[in-house]
Amino acid sequence: MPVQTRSAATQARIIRAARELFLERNFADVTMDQIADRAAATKGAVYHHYSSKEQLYLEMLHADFAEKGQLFAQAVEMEGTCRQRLFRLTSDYFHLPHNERALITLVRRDINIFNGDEREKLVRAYQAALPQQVEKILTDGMRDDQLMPADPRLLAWSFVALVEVSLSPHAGRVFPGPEAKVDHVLNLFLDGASLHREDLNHE
Amino acid sequence: MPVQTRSAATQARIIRAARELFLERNFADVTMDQIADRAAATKGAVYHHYSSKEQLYLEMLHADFAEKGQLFAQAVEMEGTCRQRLFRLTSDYFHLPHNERALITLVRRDINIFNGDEREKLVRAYQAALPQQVEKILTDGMRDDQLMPADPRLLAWSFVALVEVSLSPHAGRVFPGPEAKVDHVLNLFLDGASLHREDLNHE
DNA sequence: ATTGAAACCGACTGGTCGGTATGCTTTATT
DNA sequence: AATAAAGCATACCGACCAGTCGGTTTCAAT
Repeated sequence: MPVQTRSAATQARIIRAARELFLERNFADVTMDQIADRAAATKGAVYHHYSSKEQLYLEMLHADFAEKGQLFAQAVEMEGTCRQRLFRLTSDYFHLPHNERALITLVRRDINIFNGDEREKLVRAYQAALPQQVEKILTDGMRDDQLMPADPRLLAWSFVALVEVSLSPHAGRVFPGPEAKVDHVLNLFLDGASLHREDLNHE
Repeated sequence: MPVQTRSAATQARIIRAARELFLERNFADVTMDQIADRAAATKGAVYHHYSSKEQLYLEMLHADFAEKGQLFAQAVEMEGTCRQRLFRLTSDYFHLPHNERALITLVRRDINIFNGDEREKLVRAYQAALPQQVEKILTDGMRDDQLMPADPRLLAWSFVALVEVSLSPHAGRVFPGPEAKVDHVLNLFLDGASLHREDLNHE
């Protein structure tokens, strides 16, 4: 096996191990030895590729954000109504394998480990990957009179928050599949929870 | 100063210090020495009252949940429509001082430090303090045909999630005061973000 | 075959921090 | 005044873990 691809394979194993472990536990509760073990490598190898635990964690997240950002961008670039584009984005998200889906939610949990510069970079990358993409769709929706005028950033965060609620195990029990989840989130976000007059007419 | 009140005062200082610090940083990044320092006490005093760091943290949270639960219960017991009762609950919440408001959100961040028994107890206490109270209001709302039929627990979590979004600094900048925040959350949750036909008629 | 550089290994270190041992101080009781 | 007991202070211990460092292995290039 040539050096280059061996090195790349090791890095991939390390990143994969780090993903798994940081999803299971806090940043502080994961040790570099554990990561090395699960990656079938040694601490020496890990430190050869990543200069510190922090850097490994950041690199892992940034890589994931870039990947997810590209996925979601497809929904943003799509033609259609606000609802259709949000549907596409959310649907793409819910169809990801579980651990890929959960990774992007780690920012909220672990953001306070970092200070200053790295912290801001991380937040910016996260926002570019998800909330800002939602925001773009929402801004278009307001321009085209499909949405009520409101602060688009706040609305985007609200939407993301609703999506995250649907990641809970309880939501998994309530809904038969990803499609039902997407429908629920979109209906709640766009039309609200209250029973309106026209809802009654349909019955 | 009698022993009893002196002891109680020390415990109060310790809990207050713990609140502040655990809000600022992770569980792991707060040390018992820091807590003791900020409480103007020593580690010996802290360990005299609390048998471990974990127990101190849990005790702090449980005390807070009990307190908040009582506050929110007033809104639940109130007469009125679903909207009015949610308004009252949310309004009470937003009128709390900032650090009291944020405490209840720590569960999400730090829940994964604990295992098994303590973890479940913590989750149950949190849910009893906030989501279940919301759920009660929502269940009544569905019974009285004010809300669309849906899973009440999931809907309660969704509501809480929307409230938490409104705690962000950005939301603080967008809205002039707590009342505007409450209105925004209620409108979004009950009526959704989309522009309906009857919304246009009002203009 | 030799060389050099990158990849990798694993024992070790230095610092940190939760928890403890021990003793002094304050208050309540008799 | 004596005694007990709770409150509190200080020094210390031991486990744990991020990061280091001298080495060995792998592999491409000459």
